[in-house]
Amino acid sequence: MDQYQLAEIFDRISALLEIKGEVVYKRLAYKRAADSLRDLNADLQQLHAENRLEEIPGVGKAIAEKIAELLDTGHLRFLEKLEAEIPPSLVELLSIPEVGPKKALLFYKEAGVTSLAELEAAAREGKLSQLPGIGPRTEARILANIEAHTRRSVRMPLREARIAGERWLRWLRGLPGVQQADLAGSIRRWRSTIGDIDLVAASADPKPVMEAFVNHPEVKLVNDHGEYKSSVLLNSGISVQLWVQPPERYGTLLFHGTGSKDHNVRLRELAQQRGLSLSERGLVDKEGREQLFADEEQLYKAFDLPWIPPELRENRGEFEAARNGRLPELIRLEDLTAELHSHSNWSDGSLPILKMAQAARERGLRVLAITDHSQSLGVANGLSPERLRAQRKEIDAAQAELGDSILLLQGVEMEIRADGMLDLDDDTLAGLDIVIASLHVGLRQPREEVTRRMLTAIRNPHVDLIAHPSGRLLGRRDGADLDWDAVLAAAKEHGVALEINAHPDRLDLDDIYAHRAAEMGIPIAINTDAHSPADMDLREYGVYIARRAWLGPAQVINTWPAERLLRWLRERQPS
DNA sequence: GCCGTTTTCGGCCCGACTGTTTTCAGTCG
Repeated sequence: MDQYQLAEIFDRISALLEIKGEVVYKRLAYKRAADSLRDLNADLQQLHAENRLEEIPGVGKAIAEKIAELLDTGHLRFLEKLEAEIPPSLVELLSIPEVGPKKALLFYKEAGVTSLAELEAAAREGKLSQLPGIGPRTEARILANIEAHTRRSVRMPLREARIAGERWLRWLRGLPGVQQADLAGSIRRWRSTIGDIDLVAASADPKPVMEAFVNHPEVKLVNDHGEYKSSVLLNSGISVQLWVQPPERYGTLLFHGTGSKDHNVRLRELAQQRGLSLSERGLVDKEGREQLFADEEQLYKAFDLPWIPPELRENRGEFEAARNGRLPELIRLEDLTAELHSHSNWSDGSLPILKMAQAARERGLRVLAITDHSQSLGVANGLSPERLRAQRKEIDAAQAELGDSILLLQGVEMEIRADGMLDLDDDTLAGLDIVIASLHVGLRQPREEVTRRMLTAIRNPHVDLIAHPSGRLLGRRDGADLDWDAVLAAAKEHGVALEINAHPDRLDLDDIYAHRAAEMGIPIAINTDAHSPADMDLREYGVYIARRAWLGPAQVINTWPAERLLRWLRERQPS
């Protein structure tokens, strides 16, 4: 059982305790422990063996004992008892907006509801509105929320949300009286999936802005409509939320709207320690005197902190780093000078090699690796050893045409086959400039099996890079159930780079694993997996995932000058 | 349940909005 599985168990305990009506701080303690386990950068088994579990932040005696029990036995009696009391399926009710722990428990106790399907049935039969404190309006809203939830059960991909969000932002900025407006929330933090679109605006007179917002023609349903905050559901099924405050309060508002929640809580705790109270409206002392902030820099400065980039605001140590002057120098788009994973029309790419190279050059890249699929991926017209040898001639010809404006590398994206074998022989691999290995098939295999396949690839001396390691497709397909401890350890041992695939459908490695990998000293690549020139413009998404992983340019091999990159590739070759 | 340059006990983030109420609980971000 690894740290992520443990984190999920403690999240579940937290949700069950919440429904059970335990004092709120007890369930918060379990949630903090879960977050902390997820961010842990140490060997859990070793901590346990050395009796040092309580050194994990948010883990005290009681939770340490539970971690130990789970590590030793794979079970937790405490959880089993809890689940006997509260049906575990009740937790899914909490995913419906407007249904929190109190209502979930009420529906269970008074209407016998134990699952989402039963809640929907009860709402349709009008049973909910007969319960105390629940009226017909609440019942109707719950039903509408369940229907919306089943239509769009997954979070939106970041790119879709950004495109929609930017359109709204342009509209908002065009309204009379709006002096400033920004995308906030998880879009501003570049999370890979987005729940809803959060907007903030500065206006001396919020009311007409709110009126315009809730009356926008795309609005299907108004959920909230207040003076400072409104939220709506669009015809497209997307939720949009808008906060407005006067310009002199815009700094605290933008901070508040950006989150994350845990980050905001930390700053409010810091305020409290100083006898102050922080909200989206400002900073207030005990006598009620207000201090206002028009921008975020000033707000952080009031706490003797440098401005913290939104991508880092996840309460994963950014406050400690900021306090000690140790915030990372984050990578930027212009630092990327190489694309090391791309496809031509030799396999499933759209264009010939020369055209792809010209497109890369136009985008300021200095190195492009052509890495078409290998033979077993028939649907993508994967390359055999013979076709790879033939492709080399075309790459040489393109290089001659391009001169030294951009360096072309011949590589391959080799299948890690479902049977555990690699798709090309070592002699063929030795003839290539760069070898990428990746999983496309057999992603649903059991953990041991799929991990073993991945380790075979990492241990092959010709393999330089693992592309989109988990194989996930956001919102469509979960990644493989890899043993990440083993994968990261092997990548470290063999000096194999791991990719942050920049394609918005993948964003894989995710920021959590990329952060762990980089901390271990594993080289990271940011590639778009371009099948066309337009794909190369998606590099930004990879860069922001890297920023969320606290990466600087030095840790990313695509920023290295060509000579250094070539030396790294050469030195990885077995002599 | 956790935690301590105010504390080993008594705290633990804050305000907006809604619905069902007659002064507030629940939910959300």
